[in-house]
Amino acid sequence: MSKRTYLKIGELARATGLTVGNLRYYSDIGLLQPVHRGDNGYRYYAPNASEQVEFIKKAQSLGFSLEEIKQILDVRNSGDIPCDLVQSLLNNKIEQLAIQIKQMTLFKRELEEYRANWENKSKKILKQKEICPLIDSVSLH
Amino acid sequence: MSKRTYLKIGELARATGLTVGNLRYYSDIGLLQPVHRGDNGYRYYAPNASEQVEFIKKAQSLGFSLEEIKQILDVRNSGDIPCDLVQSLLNNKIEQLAIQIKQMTLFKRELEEYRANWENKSKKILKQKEICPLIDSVSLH
DNA sequence: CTTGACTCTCTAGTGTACTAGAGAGTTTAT
DNA sequence: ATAAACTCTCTAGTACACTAGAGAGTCAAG
Repeated sequence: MSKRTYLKIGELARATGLTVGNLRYYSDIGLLQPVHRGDNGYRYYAPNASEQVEFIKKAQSLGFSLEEIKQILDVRNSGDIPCDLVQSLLNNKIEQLAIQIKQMTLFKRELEEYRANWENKSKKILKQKEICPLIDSVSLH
Repeated sequence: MSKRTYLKIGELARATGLTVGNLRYYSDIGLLQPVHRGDNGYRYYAPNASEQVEFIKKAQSLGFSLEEIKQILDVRNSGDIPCDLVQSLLNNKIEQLAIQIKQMTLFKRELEEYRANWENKSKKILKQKEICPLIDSVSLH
């Protein structure tokens, strides 16, 4: 109704790069609810909905499931009423992240070792063999 | 045929904690092939197959898809014949990891800020409000 | 030589995160 | 007033990574 207060689903879609279908899906599962529904059934989103979408995207890219993100957002949206359950939930996420960061660092190091080994070997072998039998097995997208 | 040379699928399953079905799936998609098939059709795995499974598990836990892991393993199994394509594939993975590690670190920091904020607020508010409206919205598994 | 454990293939189902399309009502611009 | 653009719900389909079960053949021990 009021002009620049709420965003319609298509507007939010354009603002965030998500599809309308995707936003409806988030609405359905309760991940990102419109602040209100018109008499026509239209979804109207808060102006800061884009920020929530950004958060969702970020968390998702880091391996969090939509269900987990929903939990975090529920917490965040609840504003300033904290409780023990919520604290432990957040603590878990943070610890989880710490572990993953550590493992990723180790794994990266491992891959770097592979790379170093192959570089050494390639210098010795390159004279004998010219073709790369992997070219077919590797798919570029 | 020869006693301790090859592992049958069930033996590998027990050794790795994966299910037989899971291993068959990996075999089907070409992620982890048995070194040979008996006349009976049985899959026979190399003794070092367990190590490959460990690698797969690790890579998977770090967010690599089976398709990506397959590419890495194809590279590794090709032994010592390196080629440019393979190098760039590996370089991409390593760079990808570096970016993810960085983002995760930032995200962790962000969550830690939330936590700190709530801790401060909770001390001020706890006297007025006792109940936690989130208790229902949070699902423990 | 039979019984039980093991293996095979094949089809179908699960959960997650979507995408696509039908059919219908709503809004907006001209 | 009408057409284009937008919205709605609902059903179904996709990709990934599996899991479950049927029906059949194989192997190892007593």
